[in-house]
Amino acid sequence: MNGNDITAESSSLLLVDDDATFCRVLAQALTRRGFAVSTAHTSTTALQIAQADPPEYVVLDLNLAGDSGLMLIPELLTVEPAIRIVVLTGYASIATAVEAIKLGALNYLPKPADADQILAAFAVNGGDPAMPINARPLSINRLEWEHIQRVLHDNDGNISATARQLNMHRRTLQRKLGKRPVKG
Amino acid sequence: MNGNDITAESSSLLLVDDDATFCRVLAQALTRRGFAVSTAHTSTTALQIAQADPPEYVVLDLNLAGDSGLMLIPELLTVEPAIRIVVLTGYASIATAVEAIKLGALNYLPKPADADQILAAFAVNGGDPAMPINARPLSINRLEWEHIQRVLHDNDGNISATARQLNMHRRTLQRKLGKRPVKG
DNA sequence: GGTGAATGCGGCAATTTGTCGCATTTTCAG
DNA sequence: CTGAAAATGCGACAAATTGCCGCATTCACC
Repeated sequence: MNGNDITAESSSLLLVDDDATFCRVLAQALTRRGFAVSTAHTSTTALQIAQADPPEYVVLDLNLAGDSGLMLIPELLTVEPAIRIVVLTGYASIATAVEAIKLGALNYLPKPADADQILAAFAVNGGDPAMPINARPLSINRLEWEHIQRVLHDNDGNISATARQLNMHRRTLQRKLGKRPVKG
Repeated sequence: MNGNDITAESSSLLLVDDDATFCRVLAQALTRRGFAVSTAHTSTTALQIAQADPPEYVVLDLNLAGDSGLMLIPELLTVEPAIRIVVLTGYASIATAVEAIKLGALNYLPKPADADQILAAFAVNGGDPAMPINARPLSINRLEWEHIQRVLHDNDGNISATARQLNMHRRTLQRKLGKRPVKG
């Protein structure tokens, strides 16, 4: 096993997710692994907790409001640069992944991810570039999803503008966004 | 003229891609935009070029044969830390995107991406008093078309295998290939 | 306040995809 | 050479998606 180089004993971990149920389940799983877990459902409470007592680790869900979740990363790091943050999201996209890492996140995981995967994400060492390249092309639907996310981000979340730019109907874009991210 | 904050005049750019055709076309497009473009089809030649005369910008394709082109990023940055690298790949994945950024890439783009998008990727928060980039994203249909062509090529024109890989129905792929005009 | 843009739907008709089936070709090992 | 497996092209029809209307809110800005 190898493990995890994280000594869980008494390590503090802040879990930020607006989904109460998901939050509770994951918190339980992490607690069982020896972490002192605190939770927050909003950016503001997360920040307050961090300021009061900076945790060693943060699991940050981006589903809060897209962009606002990302902005929490530099804010947390301002409070305490040593905080190790992994981003976890049900709407993973390359665009937000790139953003998150640039903002200082340690890693970025698409949901669903179990507690072990999350801990493994914290455990990444200084880049091991020997990481295998995923030699499988994206599915059409996945590619479309990624592209939409990127353009939407470029347009600051403006759906109408994005639809125009993508030369597709706003209604269609709305419907696509309403659906779950496609598997690929 | 308009607004790319990248002053193309006499900026040196190294394009690393093993696909000679793609490389030539993109090099031409970039040259037309005022860059002094050099190209490399392998990691070793890329490194040699960089060592001889470090470029300001690098466009790095990850589809290089053999070991992942990911490792080239730190190697290039060792030669000259000021090099601005964007990664471009037809096999985009969140995992490699995260790795690429952590290794020091400035941005990460899934293929297909046109010259304007690539330049826009260089322009991100680059400390320059930048202006909004005038890059228009590909339409959904165009993106799909490009991607299909790519994967089809990788599969030596095998429609069945391509459809499987793209997670779409063979019949649908046939029909898509049957019609030509894809506006972009 | 007023105005224009954006948003979030519902509801259809038009178009596209999914899914079968089947008759050839191609590919390839024995 | 020969048979089996895979690939291809295509028709047909149901299922799903998209284009395109409209309309009631909400938002941003002057």
